[in-house]
Amino acid sequence: MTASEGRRIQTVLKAFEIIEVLKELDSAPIRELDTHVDLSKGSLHTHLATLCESGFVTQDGDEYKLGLRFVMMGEYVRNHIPVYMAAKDEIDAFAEECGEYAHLIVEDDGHEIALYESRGDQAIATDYHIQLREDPQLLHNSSAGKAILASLPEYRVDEIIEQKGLQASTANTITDPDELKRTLETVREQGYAQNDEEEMRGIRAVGAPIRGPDGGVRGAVSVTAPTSRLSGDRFNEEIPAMVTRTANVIEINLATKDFNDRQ
Amino acid sequence: MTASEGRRIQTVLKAFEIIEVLKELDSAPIRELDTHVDLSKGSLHTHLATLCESGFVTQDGDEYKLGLRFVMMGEYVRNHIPVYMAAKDEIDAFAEECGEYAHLIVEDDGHEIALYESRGDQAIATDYHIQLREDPQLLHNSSAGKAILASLPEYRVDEIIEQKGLQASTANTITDPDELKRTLETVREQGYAQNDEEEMRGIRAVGAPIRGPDGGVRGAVSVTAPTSRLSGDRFNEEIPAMVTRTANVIEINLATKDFNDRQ
DNA sequence: ATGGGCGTTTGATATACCCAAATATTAAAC
DNA sequence: GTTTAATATTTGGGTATATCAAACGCCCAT
Repeated sequence: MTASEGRRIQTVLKAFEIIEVLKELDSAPIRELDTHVDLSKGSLHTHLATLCESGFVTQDGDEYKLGLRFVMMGEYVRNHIPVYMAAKDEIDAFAEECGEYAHLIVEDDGHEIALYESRGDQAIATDYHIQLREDPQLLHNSSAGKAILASLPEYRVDEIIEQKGLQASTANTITDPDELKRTLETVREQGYAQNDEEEMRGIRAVGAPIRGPDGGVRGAVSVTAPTSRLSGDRFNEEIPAMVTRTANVIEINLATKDFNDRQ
Repeated sequence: MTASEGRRIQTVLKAFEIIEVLKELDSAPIRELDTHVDLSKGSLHTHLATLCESGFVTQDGDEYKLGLRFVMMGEYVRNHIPVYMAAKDEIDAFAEECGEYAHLIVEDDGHEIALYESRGDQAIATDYHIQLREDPQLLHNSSAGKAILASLPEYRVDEIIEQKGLQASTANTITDPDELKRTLETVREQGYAQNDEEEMRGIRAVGAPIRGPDGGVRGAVSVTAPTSRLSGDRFNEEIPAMVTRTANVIEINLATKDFNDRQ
């Protein structure tokens, strides 16, 4: 299962490497890319011409940067994920109801990916939210991630722990496999997961899993807010009830939409 | 300027061709891709292994489909476009105020691309909106597109007309270059553009250009609604005033944020 | 004017992509 | 449980082509 065997297309990997470098640098002329990629200036130019023609890169003067094609492709991919279509409106309603950030999270290769985000009127934008949307994070230190892990078969959890590790983000992060598994057991009993400043200091969260008609987990909903606004009954009763209710509504949407899609 | 000269990396183009086919088919096993791409089954397999390893494609049983990496990349690209960051919240507020769909549109190679969309509570989802987000449309038959065209130097307008043509979408679509140019003149005088069922029957829209600190156009805001809800004074006075006001606020954000970004 | 820096083009060569065939794997049929 | 068919995956060898290095041309600064 660990994709590592077999051949790869070197040239395509090179192209993706250029894309990755362009992502790191935001924007760069050829002479700068030349110092980051092991390719001659001439070859780089041919690569960039190819990427530009395909719309994945755009040229602005002599600066190259990632193109809008990625936005379109991303939108396309997202619109074809059933759980996104089923969850979008509910997440909006939920964020408005509780006034905080609400997220739709899905798992991909042991990482968590923010598929959608809605901001309640009390929520304040932080770099944390941007980072969440742009880079895959690990599952063990977020409420949504733990909600997903708790719904995955045990062998998958072991696989993920072994492959990705349990890196600490704050002093509260769970880094011991056994402790994590005990926590996941609690999550299964409660039906929701909490994150008490385990990913970022001063930030708490509550998340609940979204299951498909077949019982398999499709993602998770979560609310994120400063600890000052997420404590006491609100952290332990009120918000957990709202999160699980929202997750349940999404599950119903998913079941009925699933039915419709088969036409 | 018409990128066509010079060499291209054939192998990378092949990889993008596979991605495009995967987009058309939604999801397909190798045997099906084999009938759509001029490549042997074996080579296809190596290509797909490469794409999977990079996260742009995921394998689900023996079906391949586009991967979540596109979502992350799209989000990244979008978050690094100044006009998006300057407009997002304003579009949300605007959609809520008028109750209809509000869009942020930018131009890319003569096409219009929906960078952001916000839905007011009266707005009803249609396939039109999904299509708008997933596929680049032409500029001449939408309000935002005409607002952008009206703000572009004339030689660019001529270029775009020549390259892309003025394809008719409905009976109301402007297909005559001279008529289009007269309309653009009106748009410049008014400061906003209207779309009277020119893109889709039963749908009207109003759009206004967003200009950067240097005077160049960075995109456009638009509202889209059924003709029944967009007529009379609302179509000719009320909404145009709101759209241009929103565009102006975004322009101010853009100017100040631009200043901040330079640190 | 002139020089240097940098993007772009070009020709030759070796790399690695591609095809075809062989092997492994899966699923179904009897 | 065995056989068969259909498909995925691997492998080796020929050849297209991605790569490099060098030359060209452009723009700006001095």
